[in-house]
Amino acid sequence: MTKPRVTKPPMTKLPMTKPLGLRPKLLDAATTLFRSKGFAATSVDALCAAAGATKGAFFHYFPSKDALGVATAEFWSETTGAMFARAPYHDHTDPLARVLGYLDFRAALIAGSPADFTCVAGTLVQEAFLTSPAIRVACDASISGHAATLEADLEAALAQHDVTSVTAPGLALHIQAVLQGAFILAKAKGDASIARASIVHLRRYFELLFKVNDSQRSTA
Amino acid sequence: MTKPRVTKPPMTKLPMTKPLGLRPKLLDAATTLFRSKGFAATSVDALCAAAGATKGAFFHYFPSKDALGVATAEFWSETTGAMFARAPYHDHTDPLARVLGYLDFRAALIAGSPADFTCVAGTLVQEAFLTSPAIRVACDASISGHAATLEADLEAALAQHDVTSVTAPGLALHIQAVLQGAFILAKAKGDASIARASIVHLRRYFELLFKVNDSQRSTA
DNA sequence: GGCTACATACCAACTGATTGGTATGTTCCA
DNA sequence: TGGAACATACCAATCAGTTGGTATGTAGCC
Repeated sequence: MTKPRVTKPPMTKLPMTKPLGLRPKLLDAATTLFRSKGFAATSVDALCAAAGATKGAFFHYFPSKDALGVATAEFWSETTGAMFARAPYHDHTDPLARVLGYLDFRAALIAGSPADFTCVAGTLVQEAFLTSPAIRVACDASISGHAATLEADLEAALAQHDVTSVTAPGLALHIQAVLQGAFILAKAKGDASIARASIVHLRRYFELLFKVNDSQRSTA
Repeated sequence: MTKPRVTKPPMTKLPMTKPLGLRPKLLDAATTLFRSKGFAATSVDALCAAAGATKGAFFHYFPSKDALGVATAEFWSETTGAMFARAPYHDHTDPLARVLGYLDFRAALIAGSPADFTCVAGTLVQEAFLTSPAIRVACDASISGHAATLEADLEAALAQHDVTSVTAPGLALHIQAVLQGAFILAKAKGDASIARASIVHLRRYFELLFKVNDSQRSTA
């Protein structure tokens, strides 16, 4: 209770070894279990079992289950943030091509079971938006933070194509809304293809909005 | 486990009185609590307290908590179904006007706290899509069933405007995806306006897709 | 180098409260 | 008088969280 978390894994001689300690394993397990069963239905016991840790280890790293929710949302932001930063859609020279490339990249990520491709932040916030303000804020930061990474490209594309009916931040958030909604439909139908279909609709919105000619139009 | 639900409230002489018995009160309470706290975080005890019933009453009407989840999704379909059937957007003579009227109606419904305007089926399926197949199917039926009520108008509008790039069922489901995603963003931000903003984007997609002239364009 | 002092990283066992569900009523109307 | 509609009391299991402990560091001093 005294200090929230200044803990860090023990130092080793070699600098680039895997992160020590059970904290990453607990966060990995939380990500998996929250995506498949949700926050409330995931017990600390089950989480520890999945992570190969004991309850003592859990409460050593997290003061409460709620704190794990916050940490998982932040962990999600970090891991997915690094992944999108490395993604190939940034390589396009045209800003609109980067935006459409992002949409295609998101569509390509949707495969397999909904538990494998859906968003932890979106799932978490559904359960905790009223009961845990801290989790709600962390999930908002994750979603809005990711949306913000698209704003520069959107801004450039809007300017280049003289589109004034929408704003870049608004469009960035709308993308996230469509993605989150696509995930819900995929969960309801137990089918990934319905989610990809919604992204196709979103891409068509962009093509119409930016008056894309046939050469840039989607081939899918 | 034997029979899912053949129970019905007791009959009265007068045909148009309010439905007797605690079942509707339990379903009302479930709707409210599931929307604010989620399925797993809502205990049967808390639900009974909110409905002014006892545990005996609960298990008299529902064989299990899972069965309540299914019944709540069905209850949601019935109540919202009746509400949308009465909605004024059906009065337009032009099919596209009915579709755009539906979108405006959905936007108008979004006000106050997310717990008041979000979809129970979408919330439920997030938690139960893997753990309870019965709930998942009931939620899918609710969402897909509502989407199906839009198909005729969409079909007519597509034909009238010679739009061949999309299908009516696909477009109907995409609308639901955007709505569900808008709800999640509203929960994350604790703000209804972000959800309405996404519906504005969806409406603009329709305007572009159907090449709406200025007289039909949104005034909001 | 070796000793003290303290921090980190866990673990096994436990606790009181809460969970979904049951068993056994009672009430009341047809 | 029988069954539907509840109520009361209870149960075993599970829940988040706590306790007291150990093992392994690492930092500072002399």
